[in-house]
Amino acid sequence: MNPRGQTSEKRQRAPSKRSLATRARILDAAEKVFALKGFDGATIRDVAAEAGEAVSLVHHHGGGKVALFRQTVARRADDLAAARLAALAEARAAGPLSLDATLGAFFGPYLELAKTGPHWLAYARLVAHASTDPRWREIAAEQFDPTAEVFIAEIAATLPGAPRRALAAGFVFSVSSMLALLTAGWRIDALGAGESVEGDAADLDRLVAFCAAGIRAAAT
Amino acid sequence: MNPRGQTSEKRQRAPSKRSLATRARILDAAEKVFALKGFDGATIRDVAAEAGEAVSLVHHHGGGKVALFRQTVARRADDLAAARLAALAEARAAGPLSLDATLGAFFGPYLELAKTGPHWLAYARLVAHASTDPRWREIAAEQFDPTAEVFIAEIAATLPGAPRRALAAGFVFSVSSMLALLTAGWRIDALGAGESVEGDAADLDRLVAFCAAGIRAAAT
DNA sequence: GTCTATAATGAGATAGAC
DNA sequence: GTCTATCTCATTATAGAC
Repeated sequence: MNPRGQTSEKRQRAPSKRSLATRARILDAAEKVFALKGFDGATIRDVAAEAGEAVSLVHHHGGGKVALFRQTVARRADDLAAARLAALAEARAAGPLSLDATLGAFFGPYLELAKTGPHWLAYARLVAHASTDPRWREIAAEQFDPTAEVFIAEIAATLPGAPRRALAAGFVFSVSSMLALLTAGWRIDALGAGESVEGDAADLDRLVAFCAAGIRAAAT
Repeated sequence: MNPRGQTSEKRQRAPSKRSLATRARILDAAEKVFALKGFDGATIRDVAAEAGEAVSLVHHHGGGKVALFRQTVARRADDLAAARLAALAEARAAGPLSLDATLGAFFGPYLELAKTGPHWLAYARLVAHASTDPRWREIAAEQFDPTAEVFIAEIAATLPGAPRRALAAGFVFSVSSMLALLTAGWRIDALGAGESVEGDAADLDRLVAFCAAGIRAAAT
């Protein structure tokens, strides 16, 4: 494997500005289409149409459907990991790390980025899709586990004596809850019927409260 | 819509025993294949091969790919809802309902059934798939929301004064955590590395503890 | 109800001109 | 790098004999 699916690779020439712009448009389109239809439901033709480009051009830049999917996931994963680690460093500078602050550093960047545009919401759906499909275990582990390790270690420091596996379980539950908030918000709306929607901010606070209390309880 | 996709329908003749057996084998195969590959990744041919039947026979009994999927989800949903309500009634008979007992009545039947064979684990993956895909919102809501309403009402009774939307959010987080335990157990194993696997029972206890504490925290 | 055969469509991928 | 045209294959679905 490696038709452009991996992060580092030597390139013969510096790509032109136009090429880079086309490539970015194709990746944006792929993100949108993959998020909406999943890997199997999406077609190269869908991506091409969304990007306003020729089908063969998607192949040229994407290097095949599988490689295109990998690129799409990997592209934002780096930004996301960097934002999370920066938030963690910032929280640490503000004082001793509490569990809530640690979780806030993990969730916050994602939900902040989600507000900057529809890209990140689409990406959330994409990640949820990749997380449940055994086929993408490898790429999911590769892209997300290193950051997860850092945060779990941080959580472990605030809960001395807690079994590592309990913390891992609590962390996985927390991530799935975050993805649920982003991808299944409609279900919260439906089941919370009758009560006025209070906006995303309240739901985020609830998410942090839910996960922090949950992890503490699971750790004992 | 209604090429056999809905629950009740008049049939001209009573189907033969052989027909029923074939039909059951096809639905079992469909469950397995849909769970493994998702709706779009699965093919009618995969189902036919898994069932050991002709492709056209799958069409005959399934009524097309979409209708077959709907049947597959709906078939076990009824059993699952009944098992959950029975567990709830039993818990209520044993004394006043605590939050933990209520959640246990919701999670327990699922995880008990999952131990009876691979069917229910495949079904869990199927439900996770249907839950994240906007395309299956309708069927997911139809099959699972009525039971969800009952349990949320029960939870509300144990937490008087809590905002309904907070409970709905906590419930959705809890369901996603349960599905994560069933479909992403490998990730808990990976992130909990170094520590010996302690078995499913401990993870289930952690799930209940996690969700109960989480819901309490989110409700305030 | 069950099977064989086939229709009709859409998919991923590539060749080759510009 | 980009586009047009095309290859090759797998898919859903149906027709019709038994």
